Amino acid sequence: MKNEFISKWTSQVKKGVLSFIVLNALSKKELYGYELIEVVKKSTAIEMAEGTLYPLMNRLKKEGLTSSKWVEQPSGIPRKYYTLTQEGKLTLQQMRQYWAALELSIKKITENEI
Amino acid sequence: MKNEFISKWTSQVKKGVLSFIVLNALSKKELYGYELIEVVKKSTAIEMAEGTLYPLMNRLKKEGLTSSKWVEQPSGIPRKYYTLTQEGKLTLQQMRQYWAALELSIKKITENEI
DNA sequence: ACAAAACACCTAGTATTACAAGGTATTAAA
DNA sequence: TTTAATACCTTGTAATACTAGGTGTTTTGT
Repeated sequence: MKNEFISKWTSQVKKGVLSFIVLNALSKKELYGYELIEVVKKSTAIEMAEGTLYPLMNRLKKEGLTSSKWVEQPSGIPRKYYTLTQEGKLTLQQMRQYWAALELSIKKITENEI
Repeated sequence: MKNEFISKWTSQVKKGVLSFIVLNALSKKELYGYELIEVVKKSTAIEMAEGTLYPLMNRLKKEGLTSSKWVEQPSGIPRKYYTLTQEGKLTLQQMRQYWAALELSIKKITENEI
């Protein structure tokens, strides 16, 4: 199988979607980076590479949508936990509105035919 | 208003989504470029710039998902009509499957909280 | 005891694509 | 007669997912 076009396409679809997914995940509880990848993989069947996540988390923080704190572990490497800021929550609400409209649009244009 | 982050985000979300929308539109009937912009604007409330559409149509054709033909007009500039190829139809079906899964994933991760 | 896998963070470089801002040319409306 | 609408196009820029690397610790398997 493995349609070359499709795999490029799914990668493009993820642009933007991943930040939406991450913010949604963080709206439920604070998470650290590595954990986020696991959560996304398990609850959405979407693969997110580490090389995607960490730069993304830096952007979200720089934009003021999240804040982070280091948490030492009794054993092992310290974890960097992320939380939604107030601005992050507001932005997430706007994103959800846009997404709902987009879903509807695509539902409409998808119906019938092929 | 005008959240800077949101407008950048919506632009990113469109990457990939626009090709999906265009292929869906073409699955109903053949259309020419300028018409596609109108159709998308009217039926989905999604803005697509000309500078986005024409390069996109070239990519889709190069990938073998569409074919095109020039149609002279009784008056005015000739129109370039696009049609889905067989491969285009197959690819579109795969895209629809992926999209359905994505919708579900996001629905799941969106539910509750903020 | 030792190797491999899993955990947990990170960066640099590449490919892709939406968009802004331009361009050409024709026809209809003001 | 000048503006808007129709219809095609291109160039350059910004943003982001991914590949492929890197560091170091802890747990699991043999």
